[in-house]
Amino acid sequence: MMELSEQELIRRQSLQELISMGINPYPNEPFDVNVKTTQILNQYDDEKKNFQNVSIAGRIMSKRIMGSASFAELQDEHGRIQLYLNRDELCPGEDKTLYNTVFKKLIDIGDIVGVTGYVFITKMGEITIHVKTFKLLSKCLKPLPIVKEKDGVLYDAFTDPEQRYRNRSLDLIVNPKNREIFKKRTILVNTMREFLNERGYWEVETPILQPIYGGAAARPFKTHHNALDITLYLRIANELYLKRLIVGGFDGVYEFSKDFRNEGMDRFHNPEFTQMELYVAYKDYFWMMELVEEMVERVAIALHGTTQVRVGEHVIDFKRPWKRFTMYEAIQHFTGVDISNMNEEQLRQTARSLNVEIDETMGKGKIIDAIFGDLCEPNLIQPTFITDYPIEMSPLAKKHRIKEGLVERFEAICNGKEICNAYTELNDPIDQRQRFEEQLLLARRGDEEAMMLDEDFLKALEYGMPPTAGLGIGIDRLTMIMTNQPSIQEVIFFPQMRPEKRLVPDEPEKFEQLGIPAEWVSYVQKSGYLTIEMLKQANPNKLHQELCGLNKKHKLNLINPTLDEVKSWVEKVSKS
RNA sequence: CGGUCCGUAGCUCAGCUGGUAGAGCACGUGACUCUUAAUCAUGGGGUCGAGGGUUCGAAUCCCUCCGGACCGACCA
Repeated sequence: MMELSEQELIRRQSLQELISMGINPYPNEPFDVNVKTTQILNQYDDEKKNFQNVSIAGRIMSKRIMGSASFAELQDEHGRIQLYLNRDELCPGEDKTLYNTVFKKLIDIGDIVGVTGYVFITKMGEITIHVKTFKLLSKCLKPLPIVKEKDGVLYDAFTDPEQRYRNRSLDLIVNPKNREIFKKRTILVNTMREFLNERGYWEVETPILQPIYGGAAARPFKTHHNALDITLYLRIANELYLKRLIVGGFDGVYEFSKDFRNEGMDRFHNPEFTQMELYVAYKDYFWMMELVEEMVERVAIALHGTTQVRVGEHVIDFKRPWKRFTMYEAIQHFTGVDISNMNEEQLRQTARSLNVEIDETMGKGKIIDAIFGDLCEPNLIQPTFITDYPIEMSPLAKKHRIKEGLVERFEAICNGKEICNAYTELNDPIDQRQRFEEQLLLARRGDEEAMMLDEDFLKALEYGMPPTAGLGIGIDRLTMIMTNQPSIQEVIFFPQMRPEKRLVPDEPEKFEQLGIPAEWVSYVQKSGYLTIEMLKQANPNKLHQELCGLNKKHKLNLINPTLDEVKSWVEKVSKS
């Protein structure tokens, strides 16, 4: 049990007082809510005198007490509304306890209450609920950070990212705007799902635990299944399973999936993240580009009512059609160099002359990708399709129908970052086997991200997969763009964090066994020796002085332990 | 993994070239029947992230560690 702060102790006392008054701080019965804050704020009409019988619940976010009248603010999911409470109206008889004691003293900021009353407008012009009854629905035992606002400026805002991510509930309470980001994320997903369902594609589920991971170039998380005694991996993509379903006769399947990659974390990467993968039979990547444009445009409209979205300092317009470049065209456009007919050595020289960092292990494909990634991608702000990638980087994509050495692949780049990746899928099982074997060679050369050969997947392809277009779209990154957030942690409720190191104090009994008087134990711990293990290293002189100091400072009126007694505690713990 | 910066009360932060830990909000007590960052009076609250070093004396200077932010490297 962590030591409670003064304010937490006071709240627990209030809790006890409420209970002793016969008020259940955590009642079971439902509370009927017949209106939301925003409905009142948007629709109240002082002439019509509507909302004269409201019942509403939420969290108390501020209190302004003026003797026998008070104002408070109630926050529900949608917004905040002011409450007005009047002592003599709330307590018409002699007994003013409900107002004087329960509301003024025992209801704290953060408590969840239900109120009934009628709506009016104060002299200052604010729409307010005149409270006739109120009921405590849940007591809040921790003090909330108090965020104040005037003229749109926040004061004392709770903004520290670490605390906000580690304590997301609190973040969402005191920064209600952050709830809107996550609501937008849900709307984004719902919009995509509706779009895909309308077209008759099937939402399916495929394994997260996979004996062979594949479908992307990444390092996996590894785990173990006890009953089967085998290694399993958390999926890095679901491509290979969804394609098996296309082989099985589904013409269109998609999955919103959590994928896992055991790699670095930064503002664009979380170890677990969400992708939507879609596979449609009898289509190719040109067709898929049109689907992506249409779907993302629709998401933008669903979220903003327009195709134009402000992202950082840019306004990004998702209106169809998007610009298209082949990768070679993009490189020529941004560097002025035509690399389309270069061999590996020429590419290497080009990269050096453009100041792109490359190393000797890089093949043709990786060099081209490095040039593109360094010099083109960051400049692509408006949504742009980049097509026709080098074959070396795309072992699951079909060879280009015309251009040698390329595959039919595109990525959509937006705000300098990839938002999706798609191919005309490779359905030739002989070619696919060769590509896997090339990956095995890379793996042997030390490429930790090279793909594993998946015999079961190849077997499925050998039964015949129809020509298929496939798409993977990063939901987190799309949400970042659509909600104008600079960091992935802002669009994931509970981003991965390094666990907080927390020392668990030992039980008081353990200290008492050393001969430490019970009344002194908490002060020994307060002096910094939370566990008896820590006491082993203690300097008895220092501890003795600290304890006597605490006794004096807090006027504890305890009998100071002698120095010899303190020494004996430390000796005893050292022997144990 | 490298560079820069940060960690002080429940929250937001100040604390200079080392010298008795500060403010606002929040909290306690009192006043106040239309306030709204309510106001007025008054009071309590701190292992100054952890450990070590220098010093008569460290929140402050030095070292190590922990946690975090930003930038870069690596990575889809």
